[in-house]
Amino acid sequence: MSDAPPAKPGSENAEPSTSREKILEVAEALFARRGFAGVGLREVAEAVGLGKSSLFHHFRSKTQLYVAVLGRVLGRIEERVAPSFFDPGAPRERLERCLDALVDALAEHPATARLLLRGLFEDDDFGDEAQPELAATERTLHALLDGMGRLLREGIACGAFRPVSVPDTIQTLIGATVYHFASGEFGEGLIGGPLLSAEAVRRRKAEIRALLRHGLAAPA
Amino acid sequence: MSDAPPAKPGSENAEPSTSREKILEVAEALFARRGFAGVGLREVAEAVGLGKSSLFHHFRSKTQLYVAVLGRVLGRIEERVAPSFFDPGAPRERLERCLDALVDALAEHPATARLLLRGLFEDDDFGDEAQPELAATERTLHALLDGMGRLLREGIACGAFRPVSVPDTIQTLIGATVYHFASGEFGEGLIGGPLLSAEAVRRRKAEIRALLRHGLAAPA
DNA sequence: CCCGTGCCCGACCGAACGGTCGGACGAGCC
DNA sequence: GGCTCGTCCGACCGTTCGGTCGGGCACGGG
Repeated sequence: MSDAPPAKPGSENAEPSTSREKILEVAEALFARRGFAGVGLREVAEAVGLGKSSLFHHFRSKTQLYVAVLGRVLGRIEERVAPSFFDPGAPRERLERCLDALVDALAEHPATARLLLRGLFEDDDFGDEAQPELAATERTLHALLDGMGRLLREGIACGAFRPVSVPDTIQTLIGATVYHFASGEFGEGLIGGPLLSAEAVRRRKAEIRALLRHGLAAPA
Repeated sequence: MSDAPPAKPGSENAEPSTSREKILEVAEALFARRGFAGVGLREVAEAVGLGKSSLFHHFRSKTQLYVAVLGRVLGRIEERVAPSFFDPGAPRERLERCLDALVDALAEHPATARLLLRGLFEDDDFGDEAQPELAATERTLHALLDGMGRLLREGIACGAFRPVSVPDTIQTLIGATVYHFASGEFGEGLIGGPLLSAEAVRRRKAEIRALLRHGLAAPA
């Protein structure tokens, strides 16, 4: 019963070595596809190659496993996006860099966007069980939203952006990024190809850039 | 075992009269909140005020109930949105009308957007059980998407819109509408108030209009 | 009057659920 | 050899799952 990553030194996760990481990897894919209630621990264990009981050695309960997966996903996103909040440069440039980073993070793993979307709009109340872990995840989320909001307000203040409603714009941007990469088979049928190919990712970045330049920029 | 609405004459659904409609109403709300796997039939029956077995008199199985709910929701949306496809007027005007209608349809019931979003990005494979009903729903969906796509292409052809990627733009618009109204507590926390209030709906319409006028319109 | 029909119910089924428990097995340390 | 400790497992628990079954009850037509 460790429930906290064992320091994990310099090693990047080229492939999951420890059982704990393998469980997280598998659970991430499954939860993304079918949601918290739609995944059985039996299935997770089988996919990892362990007995079901062994899962409880690494995670106290199913909900603990879920919040661990959620936290890991959000952590990966913050790791990529947050740096661009404090970069030098004009607000528009920084906002573009930050959204590019977000898209990269979402495109990295196919499960990321779906999991994040589920975490956003689904409210399965985990009755005060995983309080601290969930609180940490929410703090990370708010840090990301605050950073984006600050960037937008700054751009408006210095005249680079139109005086739009900041929360509404953030919602639109989330829709254009998170929803898009979460749309799965439907999205692939719509654009007529894989969502995560290098070309499709490039196209989405261009789309978002255009959205910013034409839809957000103040008229010259 | 009817499984098809009993004609339902002129009566509008001011309140659900028949048991079947009550079941659909309740199931819609529950499925929207917790997803297909997260809702038990026992819970549905209890909320309706019936025994669990009685549900099976009106619907052959849980998945049949789910696709019925999905079809009803999508039907309501098409009912509102489709007319504006064939309206007279310039493409931009018609697109704005059609998106307004979509927003109205999503704002009408709190569950609509969530259910639709789930239907879009969730792929719980209902193993060839509810084939015909699901196919009809997908046909409705494609009709809506085609109508929107035609409107966009038309606008581009006549020079009203920039030569954007039509599928990508549709994805962005879905994100700006369906995702926004599905975002629930998170969205309310972000914009700092209820999502479905008349004022919030008006604001969202304005946001989308601005998105079109600034982000999509061809430069004069 | 009786019988068919629509609607509903309680009791029940096998399967799957999340979770517990006692112990097996190997690596390291004395 | 004996010891602990981390990891893993099979068997098992109570509960809930979707779904079935037989029958009860009201009603309308012969």
